Amino acid sequence: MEIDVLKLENQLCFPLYACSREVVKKYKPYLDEIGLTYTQYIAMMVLWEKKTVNVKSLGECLYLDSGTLTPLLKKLETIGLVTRSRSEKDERNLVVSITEKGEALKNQAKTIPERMAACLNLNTQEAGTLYTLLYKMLRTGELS
Amino acid sequence: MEIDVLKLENQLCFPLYACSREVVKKYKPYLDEIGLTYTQYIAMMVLWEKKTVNVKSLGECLYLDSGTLTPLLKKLETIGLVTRSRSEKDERNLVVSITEKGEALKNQAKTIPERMAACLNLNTQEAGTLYTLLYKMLRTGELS
DNA sequence: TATAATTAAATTGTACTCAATTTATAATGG
DNA sequence: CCATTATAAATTGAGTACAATTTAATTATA
Repeated sequence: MEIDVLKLENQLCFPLYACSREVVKKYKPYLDEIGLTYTQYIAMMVLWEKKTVNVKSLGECLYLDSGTLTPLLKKLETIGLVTRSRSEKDERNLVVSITEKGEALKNQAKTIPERMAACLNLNTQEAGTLYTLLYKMLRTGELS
Repeated sequence: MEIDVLKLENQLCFPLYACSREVVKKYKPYLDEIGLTYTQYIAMMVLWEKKTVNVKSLGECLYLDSGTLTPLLKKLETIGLVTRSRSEKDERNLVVSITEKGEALKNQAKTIPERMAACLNLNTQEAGTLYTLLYKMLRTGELS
């Protein structure tokens, strides 16, 4: 009796894919409070940390390309959270910088991680194991 | 010196989200061989197993709703892998059934899981741990 | 130094993803 | 039986994702 390698429950990728979407969905009520989508939120995280970043670097941080980031950053600019301008040193680079309003949003966002963690129902050790395994996959992915 | 809870590297959700997309991207060359997208592929997995399923059940299996599944199933019907028809017992239900061509595709797909696993660079034990943790998150998600 | 090659964003087109609404059908209670 | 309620898909609209191409600017090289 051979196991069916094409059964959904025998896949590792599927719970990864489903879990990722379910967790992003869980963020929605919290992110609605500050008017961001999940992708906009993680882009803001990079900007809260770095203040200024070009599209390429941001894409490397988030594993996203300009096709996703260009419209997203235009939206964040419209909302007033970032500014977008070409680098003077190299006009090919678009420099994204956080505004005061963008900085201020961090205060409203700071309770989100804790409230989200409370939803996940993994203990600290399990969360740590998951974190380590996911980053191992991500990093080895970069090699191939 | 307090840790910054809004730093990208301190999030658990982010590697989950990034990893999921990276793994789906890794499938692409294999799925191109059989002409499916990743979402179409996991929908076909359910059909390879169940032969027939309505949209609601399929959505529960895949954690997707009709907004995603309706156009996807129409596409699979166009390709000739499934048929779509209303249930005679309850016209609200749309019954999706696999065709012979859909069944035949399973033979071409059966080498994919093994080739994918070789890309992931997790050993059996790590993969098992990851699988267990992800399903734990998915299941507890259903409670809340 | 022209030209070729490279690089960074933007654009284009296809396909999800999901919240919210609409439409059609079925079940239920008065 | 009829109005209400519930359920299942489909539709709509906003926002990703990403491959592939295009545009513009820079760098490398013949």
